[in-house]
Amino acid sequence: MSKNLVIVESPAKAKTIEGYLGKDFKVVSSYGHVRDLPKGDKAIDIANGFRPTYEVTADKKEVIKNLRKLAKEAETIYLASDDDREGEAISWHLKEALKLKDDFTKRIVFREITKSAIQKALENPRNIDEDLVYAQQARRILDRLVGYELSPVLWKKIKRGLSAGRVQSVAVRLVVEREREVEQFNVQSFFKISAIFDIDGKELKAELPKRFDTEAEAQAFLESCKGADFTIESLDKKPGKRSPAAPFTTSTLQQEASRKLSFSVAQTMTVAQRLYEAGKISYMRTDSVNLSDEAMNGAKNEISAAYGSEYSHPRKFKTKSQSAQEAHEAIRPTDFSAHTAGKDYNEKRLYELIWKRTIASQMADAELEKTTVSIGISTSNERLVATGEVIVFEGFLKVYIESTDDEDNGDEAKGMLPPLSIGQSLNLDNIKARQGFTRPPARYTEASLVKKLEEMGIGRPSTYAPTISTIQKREYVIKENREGNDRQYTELILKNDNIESHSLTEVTGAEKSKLFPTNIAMVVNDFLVDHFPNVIDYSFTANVEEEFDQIAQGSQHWDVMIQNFYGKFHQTVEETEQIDRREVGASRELGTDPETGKPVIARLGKFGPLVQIGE
DNA sequence: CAGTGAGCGAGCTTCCGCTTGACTT
Repeated sequence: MSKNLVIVESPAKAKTIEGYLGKDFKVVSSYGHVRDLPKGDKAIDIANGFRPTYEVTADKKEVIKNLRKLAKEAETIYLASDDDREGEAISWHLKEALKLKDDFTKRIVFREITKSAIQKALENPRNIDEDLVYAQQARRILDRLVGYELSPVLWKKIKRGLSAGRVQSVAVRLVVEREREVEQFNVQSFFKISAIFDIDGKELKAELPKRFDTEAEAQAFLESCKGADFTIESLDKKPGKRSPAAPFTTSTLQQEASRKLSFSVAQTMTVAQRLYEAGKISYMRTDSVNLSDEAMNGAKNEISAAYGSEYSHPRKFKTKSQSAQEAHEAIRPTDFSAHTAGKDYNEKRLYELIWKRTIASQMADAELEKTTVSIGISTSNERLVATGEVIVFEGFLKVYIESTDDEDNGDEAKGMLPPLSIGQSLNLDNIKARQGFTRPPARYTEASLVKKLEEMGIGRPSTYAPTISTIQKREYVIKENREGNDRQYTELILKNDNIESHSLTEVTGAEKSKLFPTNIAMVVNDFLVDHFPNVIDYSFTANVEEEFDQIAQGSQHWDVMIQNFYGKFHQTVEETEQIDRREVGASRELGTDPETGKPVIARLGKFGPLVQIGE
């Protein structure tokens, strides 16, 4: 019989911690939240200060039964759920559901799963922070009120089965508005000049920093270069450096796995979960970029052993996110000496990504030498510019290069320049003026939408993947590939004092695994923007988060905060009753019925699209 | 008389955040 019972949220964590503690401790898991508001409308007593009724969730009945039995046998119970708002609420719900007595119940917190951190936590127990629990309650009740009052409005006025909520509706709004930006984008053509010089058989590529708006201007520039002398006017060498990115959080892992491994966000989480359960990586739902001292040491030792100590550079990263709660470490390998881990191909690839990213974050900067060459044109005041980049010391680039969202490779890999000197006269091979086109903002991928949501402080690491699934399941958004269209462009080439014009073809607008809004998403979004601009506002979450913080600090009552929001919100919900559902959404006249002469109208009915004759 | 369709009523849909594992495809 163990004297002490420790309850954490995750079973894998429980197993690890039990290994750190002696046989006087039994460590078990609650499997996350154990109680929640029931589904019906009895969950919140709106008339009585929004008093909530909680129930043990169906899938947690068995868990609570077991925990109750273990709690009875223990002398002291340590509630060790995560050190954040939700974790505090879990501890409180456990205390209530297990009917734990204050005298035997202690609340402990730690933000890394290391022996020293756990022991320190056990030496510094505290009580449950009631204000923090109230803040969570406010969050939960607000989400329920918004979701369960808004969704039925959509059923009545648009279509059954639809949903709306603080997080998902903003996600849909982003996709809808981006699509409209793309549709309305005004494509502009321009001409970009690049020159190639022959330096003793080696190529030197230079570009004109300015672009021409018209073919005539580009043509005129090329004309002016006929017979010109090209001379190096200046050579500017500057040292530069690049620093590694921070270790992975949930959202950055999802982004990199999407770009480098083509994983969906859900797939990334499933594979990471398996690595976590196998003890290969730390917890995968986190917003923290922090590494424990123990991890930093492990990385340092591994880097020194594998690459040499000059490659080691321990660093602590700070989160840029306002909304981060940082209850865990960053996502990292548990054992840095394991360069590979995982049972199948995908696990191995994801682990390798995590290993490299974490190791790189603790490595030295890469040192570069950047050279800028300015090339004068005897017949013009314009100057061509060539740039080169030489890596003097690889540093972290030895193991990891972060990718970017830009599909446009932009400037090609800058390499080493051939030996050059000031005053040197250059031998022109050709100058090209290539027509280019401005591009609309990129449509979202699953991962870039997650990134955007995180930047706006909307959603949490545990909900990013489910949110992305929900908006697809509701058919607000579809992920798909689209084929591009052919587009003509013009290229002018000056070679041997002769200008040739070519008309060429490129593919434009091709999309791969991008998020597109459906018609229903447009209708729902416009309806919500029209009638509930406050709730669907991009800063709504940030605003209510500020109030949750005040509740957590004890400077605001949770029920007052909810009342302030709900009064006006509920009134708006009632006002929508008056709206004629035919006014909402995309009804369209198709023509007139030849028999009756009545108009034929396509519109959205309760069960989907329909066509009707007459009003 | 069989089949169609209007009209009615009952029951259902839905949120976010914390965890896995039990399901099906």
